[in-house]
Amino acid sequence: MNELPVFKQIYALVRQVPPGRVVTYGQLAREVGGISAQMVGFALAALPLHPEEAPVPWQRVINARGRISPHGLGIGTLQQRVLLEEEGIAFDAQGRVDLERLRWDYRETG
DNA sequence: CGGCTGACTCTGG
DNA sequence: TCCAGAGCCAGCC
Repeated sequence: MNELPVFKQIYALVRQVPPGRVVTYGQLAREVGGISAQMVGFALAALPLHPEEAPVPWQRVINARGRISPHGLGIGTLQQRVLLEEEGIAFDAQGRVDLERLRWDYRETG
């Protein structure tokens, strides 16, 4: 799985996250290995620039504090929350999700 | 090959 | 909890 470009490896991992579950940037970074959490963020930021890529559930990637990271203009940020809520993910008053409960562990099924 | 651009995380105060 | 600083590196001109 390491012959693919780093960004593609990241996309492949994000696609494995089932609906209603989330993962963090740092988690993905450690899963790929040898890259920083920020690389994951950059990879997702580049997603719209790769329309040929298979659909990636980018909304399931949040930061280490269990919150949605602010994207450039803030529009995508709200959309992300809506998409997650449609999957059944709940946000508390501080806009955080229960990471302990909803974090997807790649060892669960692969 | 050089410069620019970013969806992060951790630590300390 | 919020803020600043440091470390981080792949793509695309």
